[in-house]
Amino acid sequence: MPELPEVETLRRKLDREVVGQAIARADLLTPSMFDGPCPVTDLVGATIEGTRRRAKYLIVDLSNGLSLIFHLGLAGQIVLEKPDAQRVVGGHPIPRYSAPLPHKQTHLVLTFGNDDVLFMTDIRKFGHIWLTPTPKVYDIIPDERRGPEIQSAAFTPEEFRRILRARPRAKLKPLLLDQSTVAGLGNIYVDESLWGARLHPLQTPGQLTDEEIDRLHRSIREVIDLAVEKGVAEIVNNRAVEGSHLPRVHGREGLPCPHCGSPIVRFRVVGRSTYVCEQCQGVRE
DNA sequence: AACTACTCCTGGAGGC
DNA sequence: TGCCTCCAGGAGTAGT
Repeated sequence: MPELPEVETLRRKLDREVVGQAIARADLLTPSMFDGPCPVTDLVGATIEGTRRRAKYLIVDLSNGLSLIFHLGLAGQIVLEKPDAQRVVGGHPIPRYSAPLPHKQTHLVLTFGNDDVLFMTDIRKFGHIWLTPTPKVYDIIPDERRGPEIQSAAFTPEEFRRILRARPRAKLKPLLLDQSTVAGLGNIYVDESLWGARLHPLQTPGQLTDEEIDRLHRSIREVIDLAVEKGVAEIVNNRAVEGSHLPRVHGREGLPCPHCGSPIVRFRVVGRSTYVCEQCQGVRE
């Protein structure tokens, strides 16, 4: 599932390819995946000036004063195909990045002046695409519903403590999945962060010392930095890929904890599969 | 404040 | 091989 690291690594790869390119053609194959307020035809003729990311949203700023926004949902994927058939890929790995395109799950196709073609696909259609005037990007992504960016200077231990202390009785897992706490975490990286901080998903901020909250803050930063710089978590069919450096607990039920060797346990929290090492993180309920 | 339930969607896995 | 059922979950909203 594309979380912050998946979207950010995709953005960086894409940025190198598309900035400065003009959109020669835009084909919306699945109208239900798109909301304006501007029509898709407004893309044609615009040049890409830059890319940004906020939380799990990928923002593409255009020369005509508009911005194209992608949210990849659970299974969104972007493939940029070059004329020599080389592909720059990111997002959900299914269908295989090598699949012929477009296919029936392809929803938007952008053809550039240099004959590169960008395909946005999503087998579950939980993702979405918007085209809006650049000053109105945050009407689509309301800032007051997003917490701080994890890799920004605003994400300090003090700020994180303040946010958590305001929600003393919320369980850590749903709290961290809430985008208004911290922007960009999803099910996988929440499990990884809690494991790294040796905290249990059902603990609450009210039960934590300042030192423990700082430990969680540090762990979130480390996990996200590691994923963005050294490679994102690899999961196929809900299992961690053998030998991958991430995830370390998510999708590893029954396998030894990398820290202590005890078997990783899976249970449900707010309907989400949750993985813990009970030796390192404790047992609740 | 904190929680649950519900909605969107469909490929893939497992049972028989 | 094939039919059926369940599971995966980001984010928004509504209801308790």
